[in-house]
Amino acid sequence: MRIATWNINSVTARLPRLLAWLESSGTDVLCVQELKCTPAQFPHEELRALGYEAAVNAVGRWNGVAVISRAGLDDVVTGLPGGPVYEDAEEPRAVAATCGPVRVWSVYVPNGREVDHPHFAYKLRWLEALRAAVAEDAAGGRPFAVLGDYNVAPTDDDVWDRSAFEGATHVTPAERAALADLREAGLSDVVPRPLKYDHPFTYWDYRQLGFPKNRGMRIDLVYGNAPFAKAASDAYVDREERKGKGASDHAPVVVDLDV
DNA sequence: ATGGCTGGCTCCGCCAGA
Repeated sequence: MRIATWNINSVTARLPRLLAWLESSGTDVLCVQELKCTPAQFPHEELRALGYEAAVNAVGRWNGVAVISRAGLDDVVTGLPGGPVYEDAEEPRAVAATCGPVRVWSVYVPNGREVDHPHFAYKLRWLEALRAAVAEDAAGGRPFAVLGDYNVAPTDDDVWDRSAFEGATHVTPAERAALADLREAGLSDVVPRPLKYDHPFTYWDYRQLGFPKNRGMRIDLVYGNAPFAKAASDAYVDREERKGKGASDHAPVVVDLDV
């Protein structure tokens, strides 16, 4: 089974690439983030034509996540149980589904903006709620993973230049401690191999030639429980998908599972 | 070929992304 996560930065703008990539990659289960669409705008019909169904959590302009599967779609949970609100809104940042032998969450962790911004405290509360929500599945015997855009670089090797991130979000001890809490709950970082260069970056800013200069970050993560990690036979970043006109600023992370 | 932001929305600038 081939499973992947990809921040597509608008499902509407990315639809041709999304459909083409699903077909060319042979992905069975794809967790997507940043749909930027209303429920009515989600392309269920186009996906169904390729044999996929989708569990969607979206409300409009910002955020939005989905699990797209051709391996089954059961026991859907929409939204993060016990998750915090931001400015009185429950943002669409999580959706879960069981796809055949595997259960997955597709998550879009809040960005945080600045370390002294209310959004940063919201980010930490969100990650704590995520840990609580997935603890039971993380400790269970069924292959389980939380895939998505975590907006945290787990180590200094996961950014192109640590000195460029002084005082910035995504690299702070508090954010990394939240990831450590997830690992404590029974999940491990299924680190992909890069298809080029030394670091398996998953995101490159659109600005200032970020991609050609490989000024990237590894912030799209696959955190799997022990049965999931054991079943993983390969994992890689499909950086080819970051190339060309109409690319997302994130590349897909792909995991092959023997299940 | 991988090229100096992009997408969506309320409207022709602004916010958010990280």
